[in-house]
Amino acid sequence: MNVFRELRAIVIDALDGMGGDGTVPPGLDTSRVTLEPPRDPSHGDVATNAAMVLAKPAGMKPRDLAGLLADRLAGQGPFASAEVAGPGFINLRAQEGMWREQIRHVLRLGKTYGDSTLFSGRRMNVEYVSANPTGPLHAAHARGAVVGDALASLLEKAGYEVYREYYINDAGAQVDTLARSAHLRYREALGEDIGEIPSGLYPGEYLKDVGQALADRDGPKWQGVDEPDWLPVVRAFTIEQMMDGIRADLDALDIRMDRFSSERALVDAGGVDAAVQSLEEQGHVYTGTLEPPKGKAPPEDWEPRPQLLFRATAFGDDVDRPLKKSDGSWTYFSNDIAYHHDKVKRGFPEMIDVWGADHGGYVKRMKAAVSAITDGEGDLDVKLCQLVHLLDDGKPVRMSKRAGTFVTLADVIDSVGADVLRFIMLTRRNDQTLEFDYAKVTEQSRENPVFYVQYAHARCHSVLGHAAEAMPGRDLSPGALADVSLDSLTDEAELALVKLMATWPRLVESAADAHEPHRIAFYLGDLAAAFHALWNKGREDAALRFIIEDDEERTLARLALVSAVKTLIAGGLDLMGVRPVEELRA
RNA sequence: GCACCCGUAGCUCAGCUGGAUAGAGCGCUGCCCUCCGAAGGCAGAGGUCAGAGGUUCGAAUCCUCUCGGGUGCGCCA
Repeated sequence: MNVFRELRAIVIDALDGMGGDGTVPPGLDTSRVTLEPPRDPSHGDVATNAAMVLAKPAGMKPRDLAGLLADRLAGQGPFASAEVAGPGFINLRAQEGMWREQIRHVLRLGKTYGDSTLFSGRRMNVEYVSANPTGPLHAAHARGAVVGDALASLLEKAGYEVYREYYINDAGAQVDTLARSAHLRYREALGEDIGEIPSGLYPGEYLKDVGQALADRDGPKWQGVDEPDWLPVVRAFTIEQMMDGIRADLDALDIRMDRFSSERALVDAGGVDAAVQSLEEQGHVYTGTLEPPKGKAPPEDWEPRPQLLFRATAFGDDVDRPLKKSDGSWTYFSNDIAYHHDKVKRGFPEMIDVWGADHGGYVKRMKAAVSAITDGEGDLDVKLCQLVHLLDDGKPVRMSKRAGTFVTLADVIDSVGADVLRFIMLTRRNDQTLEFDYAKVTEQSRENPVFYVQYAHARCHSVLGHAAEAMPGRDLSPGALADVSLDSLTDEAELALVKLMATWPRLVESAADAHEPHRIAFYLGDLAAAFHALWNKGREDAALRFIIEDDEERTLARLALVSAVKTLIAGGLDLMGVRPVEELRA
């Protein structure tokens, strides 16, 4: 239900008709013809670039072609008028009734309004968070978590079958370090004096609980035995504990993964050998020696040595990348290739990874690898999330991992709530740094986008509540309001609001196509602004108030509008994973 | 040295994948509460879209170069 697509189809039909009767050459390529709402409302409801795009292939001047097309469109179907403007735009005005009908769609469809089939039949694997299982999630993880989750929901709304996935890096040296750190806390729990935590180990207090839990479960079993004997057990136990905590943190953000993929399990199952072998079979692997990196920070202990390399340069990367370390073991990159290979094998040639900006240097090689293992069929998009600066009333919140004073995700949720956190994380494009100010995000003012949108929703709720008192016994449910007469909605501000609501399905599709969930937040801000403006018009001109005594028809029409706004805001917030509020605390 | 991201109003940021006179908030100036929540709204001032070329009917948007800021750069994950 995307009106713009329907209107475009009418324009294309008209062009086909012109091709059929010889007005223009037949068989013109209309794929570049667009139809969109113009920036300036005085230019009509929608405008098409058809004449400008087709002038050259048709061998005509843009304005001449526009004139012919406009004549054919004016008064046809939903179009009330068509005018040629500027270099060859055709500005179209649709019957008001067509716009008003959108209200009924919103009211009848509820949160499914805007659902699209644009990507139906396609599957998308979205991998996000994927924080290392060495501690609780901290504030910096929130952004990737929210962006990934909202993106996944957005893609679902646009028709994709979406699979949400978390990659557990449980195979590297750092989880061994984690295990040693936990073992120390375990001995501490058993009464040993462990003194200072040696540098290189994780000092976090949270490991005390893990040590205690291990002591409770196994007693002194792992005390005084050699490391090779306890390490695998303690490691597995600790990772499980960490993941339990991470799952709880995600749960608090209302994030539910379809799958947690273990790197170690993949490696143990021979996934790396399989992936590298498939690369080898296609001739993308060779043994060679890399040049040392140039510039100001060359590794001190650099010495050239032959390694097993992936020919990444054949797929757009800058240099070929090592698959094996000098000791013959796989690099992290190899494991990651295996993981993406595994995703493809599981039926996901289309993938999105949400990473932190510090992994930016890794994007090209991963895309190159995906391109290689899928023979160009697969597609990986990487969304890099820039840093979040935590502030409190303008003052930076200092954090240090070493001192263990980092702010956990749970802390942030405790102080501002999951809804505020989720909304704010979507108020910037992912590749823009974001300032998160505790004081400002909970402030009740125009400056705070969460409040502003929620306020609009609460106002809608309030109006409907007042109406229910004024019209006892009347059914004012969305379903009932969807059937009232809407002819009395003729004010410019009312129609502007309706037209904005009509662009929602279009926004969902373009945001999904661009993989940009932040556009939802901005759209809701615009929608809220249009509603607040209409509200205030009613303050200045009583005839524009929503509830008009002695004019039931007009009142019901406006209540339908208000109810539709409320429904759409709630639906948009739902897509972002934010709960709408019906009242704001004073 | 190389790669990636960013550069838009005094400040913080949008800009619908190439459209018409580039938008919003804050700040500044002037207005709007006997009335559904003024926790809002309206109007005004404010721009060489970092700079220079190029592509075409048309560029903040695409390409090249330059300048500025950020993030990374074999055997870490």
